[in-house]
Amino acid sequence: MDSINIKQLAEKLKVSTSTISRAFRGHNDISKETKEKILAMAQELNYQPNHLASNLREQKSKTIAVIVPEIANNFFSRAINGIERVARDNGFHVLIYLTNDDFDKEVAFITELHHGRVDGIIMSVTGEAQDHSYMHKIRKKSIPLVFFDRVYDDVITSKVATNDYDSSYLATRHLIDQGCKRIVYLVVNKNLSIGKMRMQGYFDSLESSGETIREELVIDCSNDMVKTTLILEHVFKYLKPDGVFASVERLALASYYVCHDMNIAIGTDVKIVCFSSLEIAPLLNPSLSTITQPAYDMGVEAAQILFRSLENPDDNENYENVVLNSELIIRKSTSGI
Amino acid sequence: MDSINIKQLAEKLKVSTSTISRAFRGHNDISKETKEKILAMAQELNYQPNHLASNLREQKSKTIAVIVPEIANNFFSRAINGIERVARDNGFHVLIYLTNDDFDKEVAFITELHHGRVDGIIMSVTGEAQDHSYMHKIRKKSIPLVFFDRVYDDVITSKVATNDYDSSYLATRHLIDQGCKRIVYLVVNKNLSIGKMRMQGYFDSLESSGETIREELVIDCSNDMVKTTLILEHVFKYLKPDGVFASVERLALASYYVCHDMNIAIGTDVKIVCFSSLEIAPLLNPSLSTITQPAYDMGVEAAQILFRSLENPDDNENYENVVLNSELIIRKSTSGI
DNA sequence: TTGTAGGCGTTATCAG
DNA sequence: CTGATAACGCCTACAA
Repeated sequence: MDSINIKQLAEKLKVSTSTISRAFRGHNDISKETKEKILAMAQELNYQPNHLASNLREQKSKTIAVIVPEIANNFFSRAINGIERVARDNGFHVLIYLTNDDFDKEVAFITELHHGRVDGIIMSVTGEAQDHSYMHKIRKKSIPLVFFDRVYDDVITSKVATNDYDSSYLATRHLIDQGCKRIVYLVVNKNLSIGKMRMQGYFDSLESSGETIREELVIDCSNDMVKTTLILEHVFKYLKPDGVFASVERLALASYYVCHDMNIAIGTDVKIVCFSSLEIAPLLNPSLSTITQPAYDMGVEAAQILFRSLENPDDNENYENVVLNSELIIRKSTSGI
Repeated sequence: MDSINIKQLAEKLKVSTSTISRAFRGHNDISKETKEKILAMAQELNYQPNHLASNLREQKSKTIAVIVPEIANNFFSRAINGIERVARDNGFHVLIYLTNDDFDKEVAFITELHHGRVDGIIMSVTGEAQDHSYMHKIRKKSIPLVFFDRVYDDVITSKVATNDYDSSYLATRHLIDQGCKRIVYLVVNKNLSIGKMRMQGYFDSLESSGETIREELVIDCSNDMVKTTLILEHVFKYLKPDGVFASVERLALASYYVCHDMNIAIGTDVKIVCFSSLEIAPLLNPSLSTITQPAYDMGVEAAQILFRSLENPDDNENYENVVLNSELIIRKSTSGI
C-alpha cells in the first residue's frame, strides 16, 4: 500500500489535516480556494481518504452483507443484481456469503458479521434450522436484517416474500383443470417455511376441487441431484403421476431429465409446472410452465427496506412485510402440444 | 452497535487490553488459564474484536473484490461461486461489483478500491475500453489483480483464461463437417480480446477447410436483447445462414427465439453452437451444442493465484498465466435429429 | 507472563 | 475559515 495519507498531503500543502478532511467531506466551512487547491493536489498525488480509518472513526462500514444459499441460480443471482444496484446507488458496498444450505455456515456468518464489518444484512435462510435462538440474540443488537424469499417466521424483522400460497393454489388448480388426477408435489425440505406455504396451497387447491389429498404424493427430494434423480425415477415408475408441481426449479429440471430418459412425454403423459426464474423456460423441450417470481424486484425491495432502516436507526421496531406477486405463465409442459 | 469493546472487557476481567488481544490472536505468550478465562468471558459478553480497528491497525482488510460485467449469468455466477469458496477457506470476505459492461463504472470501482478497502482484486473486464492507462497507474501499487476470462492484453498481471482459439477452431470445424456452408459468427464486441481470439479461431478454421472467409458473415450484435433480435431477424431473412457460431450464450439463445419465431428448424435448417455454461443445454429444444468453459474452476484458479500473491507480497513480478480447457459438447442443435 | 504506551488514518469538537 | 487535539478499537514493541 504505497498510497499517500492525509498527513503527507497536509505536509505538502502546508495545511492541517483537518482542512484536508473538510475538503473531502464537502463541508462548507472551508474556502473555495483552499478546497480546490487541496482537491487538485490530491488528484495529482492520487490521495483518497482511507476507508478503514474513516469507517472506524465514524463507526460504520458503508457495507452490507448478502447471505444466500447459492449463487449459481437464476433466482438468487438476479436478486443479488437488484440488491447491488440499490446498494451502489446508496454508495454502499456488497459482501457476498454463500451458505450452500449449510446451517452452521449461516450461524457462523451471522455471528461474525455482528462486529463492525457491515451495517446491515439481507438474507435468504437455509431453513435447515430448528433453533433460531442465535438470531434472537442478534436481533437485540441494532444492526438491521431483512429476510427475502426464504424466511424464518419466528424471527421478527423485515421480510420480502412472494404470494407463494396463492401461486401454488393457482398452479395446482391449473393442473387439475388440465385433467391431472395424480399430482405429485416435489419439495426439498417440508419444514422450511417456503416449502410449507407452497405445500399448503397445493393441498387446499386439491381439496377445494374435490380431489383427495394423498400424503404419499408429497415427495421429499434432496439438494443432491443424484439422490433426487433416483427418487424421481422411483416416483415415475411406481407412482405414475400425471402431474408434477415442483416447489423449486431444480426439481422440475430433474424431472425433465428423468422423463426424457424414461421416454415419458412431458405435456401429455405428465404435466409439469414449477416455481422458477429461468429466463429461457420458453426454450425448453417442451417449454416449461412456470410460476415466475420477481427476483430482481425482490432484491431491490429488500435493499430499499434495509436502507430505510439504516437511515432511521431510532425506530428499529418498524418492521416491514412486503409481499410481491409472482406470475403463473402457462406453456407447453402443462398444456400439451 | 451496542457491542462491547476490548477496553470494557479488560475492565470486567481486570486485565489489560493487550492480554485480551493476545488471547484472540493465538499468541503463545499468554498463560493458558488467562486465555481460557478471557475467551469464556468474551463468549458470554459476546465480544469479538472489531474488524475495522484491527484491519486499520494491521493495514489489511482480509477482503477481496470481484468485479464482473454481470451476475445473472451462469458463467459469472459459477465463477463467483468458485472464488467465494477459496476466499472463505482463506478466511477472506468477498465484495461484489457489477459493471453492467459500463467502462466508466469499471474505472470508478478500480480507482475506489485502491484505498484500503480490499487486499486484492479479481476481475473480468468490460472490454468497452480503449484506454487502460488508469490500470497501469494501479499496477504500480502493490495491490494484486487477477483477470479471468475477459482480460486486457496490454495490462501485465496474472490471468486465467480458456483455450478460446482452439475451441472456436474446433466448433467451426464441427459445423463445416456437418455440411454448413454459410456459417455466421455472432459477437457482441469485435474489439474485446475474447471476441478477437474466438473470431480468429473461426476464421482460421474456415480457411484451413478451404472455405472462403466472408466478412459480412461476422455479425456485431448488441448487449441489448431487443436490438439483437432485430439484427438476427435480418440475418436469418437475408443472409440465410445454415450455421451459427455464437461467441456468447446470450446470442445463441436469441437465435433460438428468432428461429422459433420464424419457423426455422434448428439442427436441420440451421445448426447452432455457442460458448455457454448453461447446465440445462441438454433440455433445450433442440438440445444445444456448447463449448463449455470450466467456470467454477476458473474462479477457483483465479482466487488461488490471488492468494498466492497475497502471501508473497515481495515478488509481485511473478505473474501467472493459466489456460484451462473448455469442452465441445455436441448435441442436437448441430447434429440434427 | 503481563502491562504500558504509541500509533494505524480519519474526523468532530473546540478554540482561535 | 483554519489548526490543534482527542478519540474510534485494536495491536505490537518495549518494559517490567
